[in-house]
Order: sequence, then C-alpha cells, then structure tokens
Amino acid sequence: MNQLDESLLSAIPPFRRLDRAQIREILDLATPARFDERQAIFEEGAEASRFYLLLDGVIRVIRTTPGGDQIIVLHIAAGQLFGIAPALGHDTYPATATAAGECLVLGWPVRLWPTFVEKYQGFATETYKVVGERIDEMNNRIVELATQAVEQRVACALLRMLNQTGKKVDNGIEITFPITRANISEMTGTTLHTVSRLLSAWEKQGILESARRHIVVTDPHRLVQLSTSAA
Amino acid sequence: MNQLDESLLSAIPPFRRLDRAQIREILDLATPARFDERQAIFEEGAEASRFYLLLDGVIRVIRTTPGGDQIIVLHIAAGQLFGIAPALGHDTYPATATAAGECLVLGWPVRLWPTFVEKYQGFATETYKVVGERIDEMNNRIVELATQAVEQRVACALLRMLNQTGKKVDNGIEITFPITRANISEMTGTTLHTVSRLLSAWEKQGILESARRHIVVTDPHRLVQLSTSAA
DNA sequence: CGCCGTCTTGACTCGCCTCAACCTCGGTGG
DNA sequence: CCACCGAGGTTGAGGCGAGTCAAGACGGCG
Repeated sequence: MNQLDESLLSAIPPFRRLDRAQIREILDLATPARFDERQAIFEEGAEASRFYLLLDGVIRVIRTTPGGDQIIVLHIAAGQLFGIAPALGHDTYPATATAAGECLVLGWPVRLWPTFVEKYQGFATETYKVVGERIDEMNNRIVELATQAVEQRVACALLRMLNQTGKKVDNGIEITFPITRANISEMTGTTLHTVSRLLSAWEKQGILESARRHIVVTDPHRLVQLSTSAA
Repeated sequence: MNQLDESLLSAIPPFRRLDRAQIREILDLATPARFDERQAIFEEGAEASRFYLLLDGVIRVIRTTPGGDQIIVLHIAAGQLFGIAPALGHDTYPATATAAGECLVLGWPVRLWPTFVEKYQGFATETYKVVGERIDEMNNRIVELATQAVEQRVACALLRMLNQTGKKVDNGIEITFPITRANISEMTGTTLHTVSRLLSAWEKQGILESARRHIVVTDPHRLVQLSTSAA
C-alpha cells in the first residue's frame, strides 16, 4: 500500500479540525482508487458497503427512471464526501455515481462511519453541513424545474457547474470536465435538441464557446441575466 | 405551563429509545403552540431560533421565487420533526412553514440541539433517518418534474399525500387537510387551470370525489396507473 | 345581500418535444 | 494512410400539451 500524504485531508472540512495523528489514522484505513471517465463507483440500489471522499475529478450522480431515461441529480466536486448513505439511515445507495472525468477517490467501509462520527471532533457537524448544502441545491432545482422555462433552467445548470468546478481561463470560465449536450438535457429535464439550439444561439451571441464535450463561458454575467429574467 | 403527557413522545422515532424520565425532561423544556390554518410557524430566511415537532396536523413547506410564485416543497405529517436547520449547519430557515390545517407543535430553542444529540441515545440517528427520507422524496420529485408529464405529476402528488396523511373513509381514502387546486398546482409546477381540468376528468371517471378544498380518492389503484404510464 | 375565494370551462397561442436528415470529429483497423 | 463507423452535434419542419386569456358559476362568510 502506498503511503498517502496527510495534506490530502487537512484542508477538507470534515477533517479540518483534526490533528496530524488522527489524519494519519484515517488515511491508513482508506482504500484509494482511480476511476476512468464513465466508470461507476457504485450503483443505485446496491448495498451501501463503503463511503467515499473525492480527492480529484468530478462525480456525476445519476438516477434512472422505470421508463428508462436517466437524469443527473447533481455533480460532486473534489473535496466532498459522497456515498454517505449510512449517515442518513440508508443501507443501499439511492443513486448511481459515475466518474464525469478521471477521478481519484478514497473509500472506507461503512462500519467505520459510527467510529468516525464519535471519535473525530467536528466530523459529524461538518458532514451534515455538506448534506444541508446538497438539500439546498436540490430545493433550488425543484423550484427551478417547477417554475422556470427551459432556457433559464439550462442557464442555471451551466452556472451551477461553473460555481462548483469552474476554472478561470484567459477568455472566460471553463467547465473542467467533459460534458455533452445530452448530459445537460439530463440535468434540466429537456432534450438534447433544445440544449443544442440554445448553446448554438448563445455561442452566436458571444456568451460562450464550445467544442465537443467542452464548454467555456465567456460572459457569465449575461448568463446570470438569462437565468433570472424571462426576457 | 400546562403539563404535557409523556405518551405524546414515546412513540415517535427520535424519542422512541428514551426512558420516561428523559422524555419528561424533554417535555419540560418544550413550548407547545397551536397554529391556525394558513398561519406561519416560521418564515424563509428568518433566523433559525427554534426547532419543532409536529404533534398534530399537517405542515406545508413553501418557498417563494424572486419572481413571486410560490411552490410547495413538501408536506410534513404528524410525528415528524421540522425546522431542523441547526442539524444541517444552517442558521436561517431555508423555507417557510405554514399550517395546512390546524396544527399542534412543540418547539425547543436551537441551543438545545447539541444537547439533545449528545445526551439522548438514538436521537441523532433517528433524526438523520428522517432527513434521509426527505432527501429521497426530494430526489423523486426532481426526477418526476424532469421526466413526467403534468398528468402523471399531479397523480403522484395526490398519491404522496394519500400515503403521508391519507385516512380511510367508507368510499375511499381522504386527504385529511384542506387543499385547493392552486395548492396542487404549486406542488406540481403547473397551473390551477390544468389541475382543475384533470380533477374534473378524474371525477367523471370515478377515480375521486372532490368538494371545495377537499378530496377523497375512491380508486387509488387507477391513480397509480395514471402516475406511472403515459397512457 | 354582496363580496371574495374557489372552481370550472372554452378558445387561443406558443414553447418545446418529436421526427428526421445530415454533418463533424476522433478513433480503429486493415 | 485512408476508409469506416459511432458518438456527438446541428438544424429544419410540424404537431401537441399545457399555459394564457377570458368569462362566469358556485358557495361561504361578514
């Protein structure tokens, strides 16, 4: 087993209040793993055997309807815990987690969860703060889906990704992981055709630039306008 | 202060594992309150000063968009904790809670939250289980809003209310609190006109009976069919 | 009795989905 | 090196679901 460096965890909220020795303990219990794009970390409905920390990359959380269409529930950015079903009294995963791009994760067996909560100061509190943020995000999406038109929803989806994983580049802000029109349609409850039309239009207006599976937003401010006003 | 009976709490999950003396302690710290229909228990954005247990009635959780339209995030049935912002690292309430019908609640100051979690065996675990269930429900609604047509969404909304607070009556299952067409439209992201048309049609087909602000579903099975299939 | 909140119903409109055809890129194998 | 192929993307035409506009009925409450 290759030795993991303590600095990996020391800046991450759930572990921030821990000392070096504690972090060492935790790291020694972890199993690191690499996942390629599109690889699943765990599947919806499977027994929740491990919980994870995303060290690098982006995780795409997906649910599949009985009817067969997929929808993207949320994206998870580096530094966040995921697959924390045990924290919420679940014994199976409620959704599928796949690597949106190449990912580096640490995993622990669920049986360690109670120990972590009990033993490590602030772990529970910080974790539930993250849960709270996810709930907020879900709430916002519900409101969005219920009240806004497709154009605004797509704008919101882009902005959300920019905020969570956007990286500044010379001509704007870039979405750091591969993303297709179809993906965006699965996030917004629309079709890839409509998304394609919208992005084409926005590209003509100079709001963004896109190559295949790759988007750079050059005028985020404009996108914010689009996301809020119906005009 | 009128003395509250211990049996109020002994059957409710977060308190189930506690003994009589502990429940007594908790009750003595609680402030009981009654709310009339449409009265707000707390408002979105307000400082989260208390958390609550719903003893009787139904709570309607509402969010208001910048654009001014309201959407109903979820309903809370008797026996559930709500306003548990502190558990999720919030210091303001993320939504408004109003009484869907007459309600009886117990309230505690948030500063007691950490004490409850620490002192009472199983309180935290059971509470987070409830949080997990709410997350599931929200997830389902997201999928629903993103993939299903209006008719199916309305059917789902009705079924959800039946499951949570439905009461058997001689000719079917009744929704136990006052509910308008407009309310249903706020739950499903549609208009009261469309809801009205759907309910009229269903009433003609013998699936339900409705008076003003009052619905009895006479053929739940049929409603399940409608909620799943596009036909 | 008159008002207001609730509900109904019709007619029209339009946003977005569906259907369909085609293009472009990037990888793979002969 | 090129031919092929599949995934990803674009764009047009047409239709329908559901929103909007409009008018009114019903019932309860002050």
